[in-house]
Amino acid sequence: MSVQERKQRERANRERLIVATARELAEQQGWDAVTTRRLAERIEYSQPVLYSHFRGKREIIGAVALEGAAEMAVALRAATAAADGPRARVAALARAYLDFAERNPAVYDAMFQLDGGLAFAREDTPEPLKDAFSALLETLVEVAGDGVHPGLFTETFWAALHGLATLTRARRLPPEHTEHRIELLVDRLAVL
Amino acid sequence: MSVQERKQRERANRERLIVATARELAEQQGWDAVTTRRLAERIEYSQPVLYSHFRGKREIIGAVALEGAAEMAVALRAATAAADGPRARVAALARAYLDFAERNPAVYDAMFQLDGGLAFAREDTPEPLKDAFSALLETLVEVAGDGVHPGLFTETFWAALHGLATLTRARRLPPEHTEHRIELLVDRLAVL
DNA sequence: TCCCTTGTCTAGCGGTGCTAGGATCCAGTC
DNA sequence: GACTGGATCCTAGCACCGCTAGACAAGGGA
Repeated sequence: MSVQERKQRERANRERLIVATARELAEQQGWDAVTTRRLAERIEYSQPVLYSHFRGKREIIGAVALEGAAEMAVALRAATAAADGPRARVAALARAYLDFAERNPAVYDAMFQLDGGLAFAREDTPEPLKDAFSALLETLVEVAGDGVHPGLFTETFWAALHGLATLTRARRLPPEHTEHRIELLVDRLAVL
Repeated sequence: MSVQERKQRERANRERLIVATARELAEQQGWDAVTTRRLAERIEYSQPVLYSHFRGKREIIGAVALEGAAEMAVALRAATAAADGPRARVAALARAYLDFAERNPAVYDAMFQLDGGLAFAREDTPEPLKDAFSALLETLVEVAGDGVHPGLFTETFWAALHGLATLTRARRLPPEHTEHRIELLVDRLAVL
């Protein structure tokens, strides 16, 4: 029995290594550089080993996305907990969100741009994704305004943040006035 | 001279054919299906011919993006021209934008998600891109509110629309309440 | 000690973007 | 009208991609 357990442990470790290495490589050189060959080389195993853990590259991206969602939820809650008053909380939330996207572009892409084979906004949505959405909702529910469905408000606010994050990083928006755009968004969208 | 002119004309025609075919193929089967081999086959030329018109696949995407930007500008102006009053104009603008994104997903991707090698928000930004932004600005300038820079307001509003468009299509947002989200965005962001 | 499962690797398939180099065609010249 | 040189296009191939079949070795259980 102990032998089996050890093997399982080692397998789980290797799986974590794969995900961590894929993430690292993606952050360093972009997801295009995350090829199965390079990834295999970095973890010092042959290519087919990857396929004994994941169905394919898509699932690896999905695993990175889940890891990122959990981290984002923590980051958002930490930021809002340190702020006083609804206005400050929403602003802190927005900044924390965009900060996360900027600091972890590859993880952010895995979560919201790439196909990681994950189901969103459904019954069978993985827990970390639901929880990240909850982290947004918890703060936004108090500024949604009367008669506005909190979930719908959260979706809309989130979409606005997502637009800022992606357009800025794709160089469609100049990076200079990000802070002003955040202020505008918070002041207009949130009912205080 | 006439022979040269005819050749130039034929060359220009072929270039248009390449762009149109790439766009068609992308809308039918997604950009992943737009390979240089398939594209070459469809235009009934060999692969290298593509490279005598464009530096590579990236430039073809860029060409599709420019074509799309011009069409979007027309669509946005047509929608706002038919609406009475600032509120109706902004709502029509938002709907027209999202409608364009939904009807032309591949073109939309070429414009705002993929790398088409185009420069945005700069001096040397191609005219169609500047003009599409102008089409947004023309309507939004009247609802930016006092003391708010119209360009900055347009960028923020655009980002919100972009977020809705991309998250909905990437199945991160359920498609049901799109109209409600638009209403919310217009009512809150625009100063009437 | 032998067997058989489990785990891993080598090698290879069909695909990708892109390009070197040779063949062909045709306008302009004698 | 024959010749020639340049423009034009294609065949073939490079290095890479995601993914997998099948050979092989290692090691626990009988």
